[in-house]
Amino acid sequence: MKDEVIKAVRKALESLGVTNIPDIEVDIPKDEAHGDAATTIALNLAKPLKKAPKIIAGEIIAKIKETPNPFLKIEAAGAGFINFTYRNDYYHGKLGQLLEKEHDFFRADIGEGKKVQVEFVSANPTGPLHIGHGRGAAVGNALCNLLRSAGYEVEREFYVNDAGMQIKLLGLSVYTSYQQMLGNDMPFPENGYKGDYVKDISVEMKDEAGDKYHNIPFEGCGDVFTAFAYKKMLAALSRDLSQFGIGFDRWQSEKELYDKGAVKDALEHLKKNGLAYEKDGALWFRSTEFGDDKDRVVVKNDGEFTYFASDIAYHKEKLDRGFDTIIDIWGADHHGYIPRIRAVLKAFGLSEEKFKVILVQIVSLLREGKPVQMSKRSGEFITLREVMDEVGADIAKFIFLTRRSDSHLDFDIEVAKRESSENPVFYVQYAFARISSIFRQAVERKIINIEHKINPPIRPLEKGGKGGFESIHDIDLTLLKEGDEIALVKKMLLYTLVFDGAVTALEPHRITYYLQELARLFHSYYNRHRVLSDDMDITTARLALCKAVQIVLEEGLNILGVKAPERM
RNA sequence: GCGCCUGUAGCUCAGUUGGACAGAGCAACUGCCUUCUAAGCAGUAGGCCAGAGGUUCGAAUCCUCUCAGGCGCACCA
Repeated sequence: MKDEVIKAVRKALESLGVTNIPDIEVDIPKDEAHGDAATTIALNLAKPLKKAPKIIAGEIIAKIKETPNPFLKIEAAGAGFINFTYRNDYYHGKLGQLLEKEHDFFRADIGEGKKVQVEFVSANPTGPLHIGHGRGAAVGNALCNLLRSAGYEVEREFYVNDAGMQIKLLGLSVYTSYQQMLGNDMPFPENGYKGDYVKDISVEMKDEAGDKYHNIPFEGCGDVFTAFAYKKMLAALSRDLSQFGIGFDRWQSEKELYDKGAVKDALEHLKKNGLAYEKDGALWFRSTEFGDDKDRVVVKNDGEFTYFASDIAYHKEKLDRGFDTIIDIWGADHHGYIPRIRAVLKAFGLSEEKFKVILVQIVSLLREGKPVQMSKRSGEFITLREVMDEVGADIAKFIFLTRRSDSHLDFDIEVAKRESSENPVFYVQYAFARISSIFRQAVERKIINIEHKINPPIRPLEKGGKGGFESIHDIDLTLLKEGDEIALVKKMLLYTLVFDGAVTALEPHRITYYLQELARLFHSYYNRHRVLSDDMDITTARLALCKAVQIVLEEGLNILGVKAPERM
């Protein structure tokens, strides 16, 4: 919708002899009175051309009107805006294209096949996923879908912290629980993991190994317990995520980075390039060189690596694997790490703008407006699994995507469960289901002979008793003259713009809002006009319109990772 | 003390990367089911965009300061 305006304005300016034409910015006005698209080019040219904006606007308009164009109206307004209104045939033409190409109509190639790596969730495998991880998972998943639709080659990755102190502590917790179960009176470790899952794993251990490790000190069998607990936890993580509808292309183990020497190599590389130095018996990364506040220790004076050391190796690996852009999705409480990771990537030669961090804010869990306490210490927290079981994955995902990711989110479990208008998921899904229902009716009434699926073209059985349609071109879309029909088409074309914005800003929530707006227009249309009527020509045209809406709804829901149900 | 994020209707939040009179949902009130799904629709009401300066044709949006809330500032993981 913007392209035609840009083209027309550029041509006009060229034939007016304007050189150095700046970027022609086009907005979609909020107010219908300002047309379908508007440009501020006359305002922007006022200074360089030393002319009043209104005069420039007048000249541009006159020029455009001299040549064929898709506009019904072009007028100057306000301080120097130029407002464009398209003729209906423009919209009918676009609708035809949409119906012909279906989902391909929206396939953009912004990414040009560039490789993007998105790392998200990356929860420690020491406890179940909580609701905050769920939000990160929903955002990451939608973002990956978005980028893939935009023509990027996307790899989804989960980084598994299986090498540090915490995983050992998990092993020790399970070990202790196991010993206690066998009657061994042993104090639970100070910072141990106290959740029920620890007990569950120790029970599984006992089922498998019996009392084989009874009274054997942790030094003697700790590795067995740690490995066992880790395996169980990772399996649980993976299972929960896949039930949530989220899959990863790769699970990168931190331990593996150590085992194959990647950490050592990365640090060697830094040393060789003078980016690491020894001080006070420790090895430091010169991160201040790349904008960090202070240099960071990577090897402690006791010879142990810091957690940051493996992060360096990990991010170096990402670069070595040839990604053009690296996106990390973190909990907002990790924002302090951005400068140092950015420093790492810069040190290895990635330009600044190719590393992006998306911070996902805390989720506050509520029940009927009252906060649900979440405390790891007491072992009392709501897991993602519980939320899924209680409200369902689709609802949870949609709600996670109704906010900007860096904005706090209140998640009220009771409200989310309600099948009412308080719940925006249903509003959008309902629009889709309603259209499916219309198609089922149309089949029943022998208006069309296909299933109500989106993919096959509409083939009416009769048109004035002269046989059926073979293609979308046989449908007279110009019969869609109602204001709200044109408004629907306009909205559908806007999808492309919303999509582009969502991709460049890395903000999937824009799709969520768009879908609600499109659904609103459809519901309104549905209540005002009947799709199936005695007038076969109008019926067919309206069915086509409905189908287009359905395609767009499905397109958006697919990006969010939310189902488009045919019945509700 | 330093840094990051947030502050928009009673509540929860959008706001097209600086555009025209500030938007939606919920909650409140009034209507609409013999006809394609009422998980819906139509309408009413609701605002000092935290505050003060600045930048310019134009600011919720950019800059500075103030206030309020959250988070982060390890040879922890």
